[in-house]
Amino acid sequence: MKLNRGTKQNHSMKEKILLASIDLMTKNGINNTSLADIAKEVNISKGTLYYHYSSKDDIIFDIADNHLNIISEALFDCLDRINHHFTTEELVIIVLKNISNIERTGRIHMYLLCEAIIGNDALKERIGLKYVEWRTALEKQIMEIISDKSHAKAASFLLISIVDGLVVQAILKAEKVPYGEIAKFLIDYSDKIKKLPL
Amino acid sequence: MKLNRGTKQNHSMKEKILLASIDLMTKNGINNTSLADIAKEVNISKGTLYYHYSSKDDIIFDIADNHLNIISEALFDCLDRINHHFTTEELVIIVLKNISNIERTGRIHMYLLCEAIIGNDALKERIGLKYVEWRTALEKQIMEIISDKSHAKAASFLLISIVDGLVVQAILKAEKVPYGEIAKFLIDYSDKIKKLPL
Amino acid sequence: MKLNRGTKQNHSMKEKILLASIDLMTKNGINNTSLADIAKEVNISKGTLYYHYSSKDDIIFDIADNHLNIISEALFDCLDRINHHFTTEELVIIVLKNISNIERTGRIHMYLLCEAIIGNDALKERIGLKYVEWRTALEKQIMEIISDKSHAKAASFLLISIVDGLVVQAILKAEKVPYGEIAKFLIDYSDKIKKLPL
Amino acid sequence: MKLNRGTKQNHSMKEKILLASIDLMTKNGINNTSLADIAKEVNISKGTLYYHYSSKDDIIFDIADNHLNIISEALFDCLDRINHHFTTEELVIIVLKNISNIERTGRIHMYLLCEAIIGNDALKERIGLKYVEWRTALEKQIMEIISDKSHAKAASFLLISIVDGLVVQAILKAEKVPYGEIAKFLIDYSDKIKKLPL
DNA sequence: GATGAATGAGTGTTCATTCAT
DNA sequence: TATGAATGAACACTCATTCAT
Repeated sequence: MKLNRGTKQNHSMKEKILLASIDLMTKNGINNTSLADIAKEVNISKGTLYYHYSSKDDIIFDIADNHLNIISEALFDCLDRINHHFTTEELVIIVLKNISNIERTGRIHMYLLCEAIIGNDALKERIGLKYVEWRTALEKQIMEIISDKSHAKAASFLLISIVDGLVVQAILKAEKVPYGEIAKFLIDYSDKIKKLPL
Repeated sequence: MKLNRGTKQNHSMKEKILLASIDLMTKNGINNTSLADIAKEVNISKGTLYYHYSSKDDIIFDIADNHLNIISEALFDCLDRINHHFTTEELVIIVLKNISNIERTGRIHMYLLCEAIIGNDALKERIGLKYVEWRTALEKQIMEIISDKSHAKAASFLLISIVDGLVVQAILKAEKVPYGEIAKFLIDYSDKIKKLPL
Repeated sequence: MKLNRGTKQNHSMKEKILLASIDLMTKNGINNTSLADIAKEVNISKGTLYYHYSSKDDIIFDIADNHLNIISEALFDCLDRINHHFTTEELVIIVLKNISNIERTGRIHMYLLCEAIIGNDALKERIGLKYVEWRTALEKQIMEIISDKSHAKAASFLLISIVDGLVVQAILKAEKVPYGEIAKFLIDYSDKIKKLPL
Repeated sequence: MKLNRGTKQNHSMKEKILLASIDLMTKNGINNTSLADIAKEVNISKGTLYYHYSSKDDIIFDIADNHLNIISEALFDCLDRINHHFTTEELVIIVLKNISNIERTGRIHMYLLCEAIIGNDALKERIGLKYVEWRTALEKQIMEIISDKSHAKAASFLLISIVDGLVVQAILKAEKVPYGEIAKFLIDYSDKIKKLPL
């Protein structure tokens, strides 16, 4: 009982730190979030923070883990639905729903990518593995839909790219991204392509 | 002649600083490149660096300018060729040629994006404007190729996204990006789409 | 008891820093005292200094606080004595006693004034408020001594001015300030003025 | 002729620099005015500035010279008038006229005092000498008015102090300095004192 | 578990001064 | 005369990390 509570409290404290970190880093970027900021947000001392996380990289890695899992879950959930009751309308809805919080998720995604690129090799590998996992899953799915199997790989690369690229444009906020039109375009042509004679 | 050389030398110092900055920041990221690093690379004092650039942001902005112009030029050059003597083979060659140095260009591109996102609003606006410019040019070009004009805008957004997204995957180096297959896929389907009855 | 000592030690470090800062700034001026100087004097790192004081302005403000309170205390103490057992001889003694360390106190006073004037508005306001407080107290006291009440305000302004002005001349050390004669002059005439028929 | 013009131009350039320096330092303080600021204000290069003044201290010294002479002139002018046609009304007018620009003059006066105190010994001596000169002149004048000659010295110290002290209070702007009342007070009592039997 | 105190290397930036041309 | 370029020491400030208690 006591252990349990102890464990729960630890979890809850580590969770608190994690959530605060995600919050601050999403807002201000990884580099612009100091451990002091995080400690203050959680109302603990920096010492305590170090008791739960042994370094800043540790926190970043945990954030990445959390983030990548969320994306994974969303993706596999999405693929699952396509498998069972695929309708173009549903797809549009799902995509739009996910895109609604793209700014929040997208920002941390970009920060993590940059962090990984700069020199955090462990993070880079972690993210890279996830990308491969996602693309492979997509390829498998596309294989079942598309008639020209030889194009499945290329298509999967393209799909991943499109999502990443749209995130960039969404964050830049230079012009409103027409998610609706884009979804329609994708659906339209994927339909046509499916029916194409090879 | 002498004056010219004098002028050239001045230019050359600012250029030296710019080139060194691009070099270091491409390698290590913007945040991980200190002005001391740059000064040392160019073999000048930090004071001299500040004589030519009044702040780190100034340097970053100049790098961005340089970078964005290079991309612009490449894009408009590409669109020009498509206009005049379009063949699918040529397109593939052009794309592959550009992609060959995608890692170098792409890295600085990502760093600039992150820098802009974190809080460098002047940079964000500058990049945003360029994105709009590029997308608009692409849309115009697509309009002339595609039969269903209503899809031109969505297609332009997608094209930009694809490039950005492929950059990410190229940099991550998790798996070899099959540029060849991707190009073939794009060409194939753009051909088919063009011939599609509406 | 232990807690007390712990608290005392914390206090003691901040106090050490404060005292060293007062010392150095009194000697060399505020602008010519760097945080590195202070840290070195206290034998701590600059980081530690920043742990206790969040900025140089913070230190300056604390010094000002300390200084203004010392002056306030001296002034009110002085006025108190006048109230209860006023003799001209006592006044002279008190004044001379206070003036004995005028150089030390006066220097930091001038530096703080300059700092305030240059642009430290928070400090300027703080000092300004103290001046009003002092002058008002003086005015009230003068009101009880002087026969022509309408002159109390002017007299209070003059008294404050005299002290500040004498500080300047004491610091300049151009010629020995004849405190004795000045005190006698003031006492003499204040006596005569008190007895004047209106 | 040529030399004359040449000399005139030099003078004019040095004067320009001096005026700009006074202007900037009065506004922002001596320490907060860089040579770059001054050069920019005069529209010359820092190199040219160094051609006319061999150091920042040189400029400061020149400013002090200028400032001290202005005060001297005003003081001796004032004493002259008192000598020849002394009326209390005139005195009030003269004082008030001088006090009207006390803020401008007073600021640079305080900055110079601080600069001198901090460690610019040449400046300190220069200012000190002027103070002695002023006080001596005042003492001589007071000697002719006051009946108790033994108080003349003390009175001269007090008068100088009052002016300096009022400047401080004027600059602090904590409360409006009642120059009118102060002048009236001084005149009133100086009249009474003059008539006092010894 | 938790904390306050301490650290030291590093950051971008300023500035009086020098000097060849 | 005048200047642009260069310098280097100094500056206030940040921050991830350590550790005794």
